[in-house]
This record gives sequence, C-alpha cells and structure tokens, in this order.
Amino acid sequence: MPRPAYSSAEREQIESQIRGTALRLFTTLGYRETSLRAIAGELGLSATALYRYFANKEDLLAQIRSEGFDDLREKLGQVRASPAPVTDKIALALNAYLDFALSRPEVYRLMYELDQGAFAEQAEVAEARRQAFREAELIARELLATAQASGDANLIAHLFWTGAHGLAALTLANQLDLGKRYDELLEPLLNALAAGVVASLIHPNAGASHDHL
Amino acid sequence: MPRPAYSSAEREQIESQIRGTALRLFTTLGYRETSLRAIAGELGLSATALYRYFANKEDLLAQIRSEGFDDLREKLGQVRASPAPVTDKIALALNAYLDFALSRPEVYRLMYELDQGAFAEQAEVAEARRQAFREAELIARELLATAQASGDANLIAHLFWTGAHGLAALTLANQLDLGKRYDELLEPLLNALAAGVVASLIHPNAGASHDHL
DNA sequence: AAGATTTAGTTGACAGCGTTAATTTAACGC
DNA sequence: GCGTTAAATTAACGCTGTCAACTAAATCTT
Repeated sequence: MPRPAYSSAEREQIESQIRGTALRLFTTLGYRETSLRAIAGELGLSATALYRYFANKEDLLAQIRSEGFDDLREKLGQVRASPAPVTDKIALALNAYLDFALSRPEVYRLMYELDQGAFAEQAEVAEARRQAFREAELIARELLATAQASGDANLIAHLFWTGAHGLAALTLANQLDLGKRYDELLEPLLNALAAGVVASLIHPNAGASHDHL
Repeated sequence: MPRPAYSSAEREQIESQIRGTALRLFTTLGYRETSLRAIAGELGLSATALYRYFANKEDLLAQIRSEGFDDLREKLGQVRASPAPVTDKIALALNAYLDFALSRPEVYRLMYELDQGAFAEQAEVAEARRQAFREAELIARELLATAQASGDANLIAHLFWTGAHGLAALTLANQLDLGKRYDELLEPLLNALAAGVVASLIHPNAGASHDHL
C-alpha cells in the first residue's frame, strides 16, 4: 500500500490553518490584494499546494464566508436562548448583529459585499446564511406568540435583517455621516429600527401610518 | 506656441465616452474582471492612453461612482419637489431609491460595495454621496415642519438611508429569501420601513415601544 | 519654410497575479 | 528496494495595472 493520505483530522487542521492565515491577510490587505503566494508563503508552502485543499481562491473565500455566517447564527442563537424578556430580544439581536459586524469588519465585508450577483452564491454559503436568518425568524415567531398578535414572522425577520445589514454596511463603509456624534446617534438609530420592527408587527400592512400624523 | 490641448468640452466628451464604455463593461463583467485594455480596445485606443484622462483604474471607478450618486440625488430631489403630500414622500423616496438601485444594479454595487474601508473614500465621491443624502434630510425636515413635530431630521434621514440601503443591498445580493413571494413581500417591507421612519419621528428616543406591547 | 514646443497616443517592458501541467519528494506495504 | 500513492514543488502560461520611452500631430516663432 502507498503513503497514506492525511487523516480527516489532519486535513481539517491544515485547512483551518490556511483559512486562518487567509482571513488574517484578507483582513489586513483585502481579498483582492492578498495573493495565494502570500498566504502559502506564511505557511511555508508554495502557492500551488493550496490547490490540494481548495478548488481555487474563490472557494477559499466561500469557506471563510460560511464560517462567518455560522458565527453570526451562534451569536443570534444566544440572544434567542437568553432569559431576557422577548420584547427586548429584537434590540438585543440588533446589538449582537452590529457587534458581530463591527468587531470583525473584513469578515463581514467578505460575507456580503464581494462579487455577489455576478456569480451565483455558492450553495454552502447560502445554506449557512439561511440558518443565520432562521434565528431572526425564530425570535420574531416567539415575539408574535408572546404578544398573541398575528403577523408575518418572515416579514419581521426581513425587516430586521434589512435594517441590521443596512446599518452595518454603511457603518463599515464609513458612509454614515455621524462624525463625532457617532455614539449619540447609533443608539437612537438602533432603537428606532427596533421600534420599526415592532411596529410592523402590530400593523403588518400599515402604510405611512397616517393615523399618527 | 505648441499644439493646443483639447478644449474642456472635447476632453469632457472623451472622458464621458470612457466612463460609458467602462461602466458597460463593469456592468457586464464586473469591475475586477474588466481590464483597461478591454475598455481602451473598444474605443480604438491603447490601454495607456486612458492614463491621460484618469489617474488610474480606481480613479475611473470613482468618477463613475460620483455620477451614480449625482443621479440618485436627482431622483430623490424629484420626489422632494413633487406635489405629493409630505407624508407620502418617505415611501415615495424609498421607492425611488429602490428603483434606482434595482434598475442599475452594477452602478449601485460599484457605488457601495467595493474596497470600502481598505482605502479612504475619494473626496469627490464622498461629496456626491453627501449631497444625495442631503435630499433625504431635506425631506425629513419638511416632514417635521409640516407635522409640527420635534425630532432629529438627520437621524430620520439616517434611518431612511440605512433601511433603503439594506433593502437594496440584500435584494441585489439575492440574499432576501423572498422567493416567489417577492412582489407580495417587497411592498409590505417598504411600508414597514416607511412606518418605522415615521415612528422614529414621533418618538425620536423611543425604546422598543413597550407601550405597544 | 523650418525648427521649437507641447499634447496625444503608441510601443515595449515589468513585476505580479491565478492557475495548470509536469515533476520531484516522501511515506507506506510488500 | 520496489511499486504505489499522496503531498508538495518547479516551471510555465496568459493575463493584469502601470511606467518609461518614444512617435505623431498640431501650433507658434523665427
């Protein structure tokens, strides 16, 4: 018999090392500016050796993305499982989401902002993302049940997700003109978003809420 | 005296042609996959000739971005100037925003999703973006004045912008799990967002609106 | 008419990229 | 030591953005 292949444990460890180095360089230099040669060099390998573990550079990125969505799901899952009153969980989840995005900006950017649309999202990534979204949906469902209100949990989750991503993306892109008022504005923004989510629960089909004006 | 330089009109026309070709190729192939040689080739020029009109590829992108924000500003400006009741303008502006993003997806992507953070946004682009944002702020101000309510127009505009971008970005990235229910969900989503914006007007510092639960 | 001067554009080259094919090195059973 | 198989390397390909050196054209001055 021939030289044995690495055990799946060994293999997974090597893959994890590569992912780790890649992520660190992606974070430092950006995805496009990081070369396979640089990643491999840090590990004492040649660039082409990486092809034994990843189909290509894009596949390496996909694995990092999936890991990111897994982490996000876990964070949201913790909020869902927390003993906090259900009514607070939307705001808590928003905070968790923002926390995640801001504490690991390049991962978040990689998760959302690259090449999307030009190529179809890889199935593995899409699945991880769906599972993370699922957590938001479950919180919405719990909220509906507790409030004994009728409403579309999926719609609420979408509103949540939309607002959270918008806030995270613009913050990361430095496109919120908050300037020095950053801290004073971020919290009201979060609260207003949470209020909007809750409002959509009470009046799922409400228009511009002319009853308030 | 020497050979005269192109008049600024001629120059602007050439630059505009380059931008147009570049945008078309960016839209078709994506920014990274489009080479300067390809752009120049379509115009019957050599790649290096482009350097007479743009400092580099990134600068070419910046000009396209600026144009995009200019167009967005104009669209929002039309909503602001429209004879519609002020209370509808938030929803109308959201629609205009989404319209813009979805009708020119690659431009929108270029405006928001590339390299941001790694490098500082170019001043020219930042200015165009601020002016577009200004339109949202002016609508918010008008809304506040008409309703004779107190509130932070800047905060409202940020909430608007956040929601609009989140919705646009996720839609473009195909990351809204709307599936076949797309049409049924997009409108409620838009309405809920608009309601959230208005709600934040009435209670600028409201929490998770416990008075509703 | 003949430079001189300045702009516009081209040609050629460079280092670096992702990726493939061919090859070498290493680890095992016989 | 041999065959066999896996792991990793080396060499190469075509491509990229960009720079330096050059040519072509157009105008003014003499």
